[in-house]
Amino acid sequence: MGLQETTRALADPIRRTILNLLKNGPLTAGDINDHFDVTFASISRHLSVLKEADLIRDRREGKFIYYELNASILEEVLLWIYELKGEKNEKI
Amino acid sequence: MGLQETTRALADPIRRTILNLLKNGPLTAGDINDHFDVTFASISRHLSVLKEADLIRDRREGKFIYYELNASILEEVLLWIYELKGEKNEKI
DNA sequence: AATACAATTAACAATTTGGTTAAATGTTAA
DNA sequence: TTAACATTTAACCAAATTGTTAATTGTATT
Repeated sequence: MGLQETTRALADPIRRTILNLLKNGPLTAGDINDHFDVTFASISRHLSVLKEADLIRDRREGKFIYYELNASILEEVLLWIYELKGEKNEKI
Repeated sequence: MGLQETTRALADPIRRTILNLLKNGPLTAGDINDHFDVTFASISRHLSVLKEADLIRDRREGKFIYYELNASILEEVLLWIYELKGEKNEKI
């Protein structure tokens, strides 16, 4: 966890799309997979990169594992950008 | 130029540090290089990645090439994050 | 217990990235 | 025009990333 993990996680189009999908609520790995043209295994690894960055969290529910967005992690990126821009943190 | 180039450029600690250095005003490639423990060639390539993303701009002045921050490019990242967080763009 | 389903992990190939040294380019000054 | 300086580009290597298929784990159902 930290800026490095977060920025790395954001630097891939599939992972950014996954985050956008999760914006509307939790999805299973299978649901997420349906949106892409790569294998299930590949998506599973993207999910683990996002999980390492704590950008998503998972909980098992029976046979399914649900993933949900943890957007609060992005605050650190926002702060970094604000500082770079020399702005006060009007937004928390 | 675009979200992909920007996020990729931000996903490296040396490149993020370079941006922070440029926050205080333009610097030559040599000035920038002095802050790191890698070769000049390596820094030069980091600079070209940042330039591809249009996060920095360069202008030659005699023997020197000055680099300066173009933080406006980060607006796109901010918007993306705001949308992900489901917030209105209170900040432009 | 056996089967089926959801998802992850392992093992491997291909690509990308980040570093190095050496050669090349552009500019100034002798 | 030659030499010196600032920086980039080329060629190459090692490590990391991304994708694939095959094997494995965890859960539910029969």
